Amino acid sequence: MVETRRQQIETIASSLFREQGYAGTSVRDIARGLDIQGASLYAHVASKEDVLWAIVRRAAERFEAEIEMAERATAGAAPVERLEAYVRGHVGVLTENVGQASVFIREWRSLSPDRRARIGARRDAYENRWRQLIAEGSQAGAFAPTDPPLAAAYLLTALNGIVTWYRPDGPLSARAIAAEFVNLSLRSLGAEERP
Amino acid sequence: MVETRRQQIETIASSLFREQGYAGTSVRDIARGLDIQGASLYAHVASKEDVLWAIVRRAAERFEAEIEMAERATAGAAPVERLEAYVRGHVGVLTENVGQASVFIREWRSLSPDRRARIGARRDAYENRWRQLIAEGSQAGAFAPTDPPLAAAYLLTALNGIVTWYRPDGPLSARAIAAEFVNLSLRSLGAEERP
DNA sequence: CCTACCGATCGGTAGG
DNA sequence: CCTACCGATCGGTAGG
Repeated sequence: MVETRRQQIETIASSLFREQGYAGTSVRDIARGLDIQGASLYAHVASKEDVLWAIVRRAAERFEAEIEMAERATAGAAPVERLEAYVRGHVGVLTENVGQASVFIREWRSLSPDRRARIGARRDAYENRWRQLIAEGSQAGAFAPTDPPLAAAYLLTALNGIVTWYRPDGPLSARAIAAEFVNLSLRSLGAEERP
Repeated sequence: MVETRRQQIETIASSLFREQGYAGTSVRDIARGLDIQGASLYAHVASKEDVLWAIVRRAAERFEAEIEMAERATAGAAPVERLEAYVRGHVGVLTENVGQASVFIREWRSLSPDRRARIGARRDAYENRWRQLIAEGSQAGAFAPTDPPLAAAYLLTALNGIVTWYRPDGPLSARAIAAEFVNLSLRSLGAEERP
């Protein structure tokens, strides 16, 4: 697959931001990864923050698309199955593009106030869907009684931790990780093991 | 309690590093919090990194002391009780000094290579104790069968997530958070609810 | 703890 | 995409 220059920039910036943070990465660091001069980067992007913004937006879109798919695929199903779909989708987004996902999770605070607010609202909406599902499952008796906001925070950060250690060429496949994390997630909510 | 100037520096730096990251915080930012000139900070510290190093070391000591206490308090007890002590200790360190704990968890990568390696070894040793306990509990049948390294990573990042949203003056007390997170943790490992 | 200052690097622009 | 350059800020030092 041919990557446009713009895509290359975002890919390299993602991994640099993941490793060194946004503030710890200079425009020249990014340019070096493309074998061009620092100032030449501005032929392709308007600012350093625009690169961060593009990465964060793309990641947000992927999380949202994935949870929409999970919703549609398990509409009317039992809470346990719906949660499994949520977890698989979330872990899938995490592992398919760790750099991008990691930046979304950890570096969105570096955005300008208005952009930070906009992405914050989308993050809240996403997390609310998890709270909602947990609340429903809890009320239906499929999950143990729990505080939905707290349980959602617990669950999502547990999953998000994957970005701190996951490597695509590591010993554990994304499938194996997803399988184990589905079990851990279901148990966390007191759901019975799947058959 | 009277804080020495040095302690004030670490306290202010902790909260700034937590909010803006180490790279995103300047020496002048820290000095401003003390109402002194940027250069005057160097009457108290050798370098910016020394401040980070001091914070990280102190946090590491607290986590280590707390798990030692948990070990002693529950020596010979059932895995469920031991895990509960681990979780309470960990959450206690997190909430008692969120700034310091947050910097320990999220900013240790900004240390120089040798210091990063040293703190990395201590983090590994700490995580190993969790793995060990999970493995023992799993073998004894007190916990559901699981991959101890993966389960430990899941659990610890779930707990660590607390530093991203906890505020001492927030609506949830540290006690209440600890209680709920103990439940979530025990359930995550498939332990039966405590009576 | 201050003033005065240092070289290096930062994000970014002008003009090709 | 390059060269040449900008003002601002960075971590840090000298000398009081």
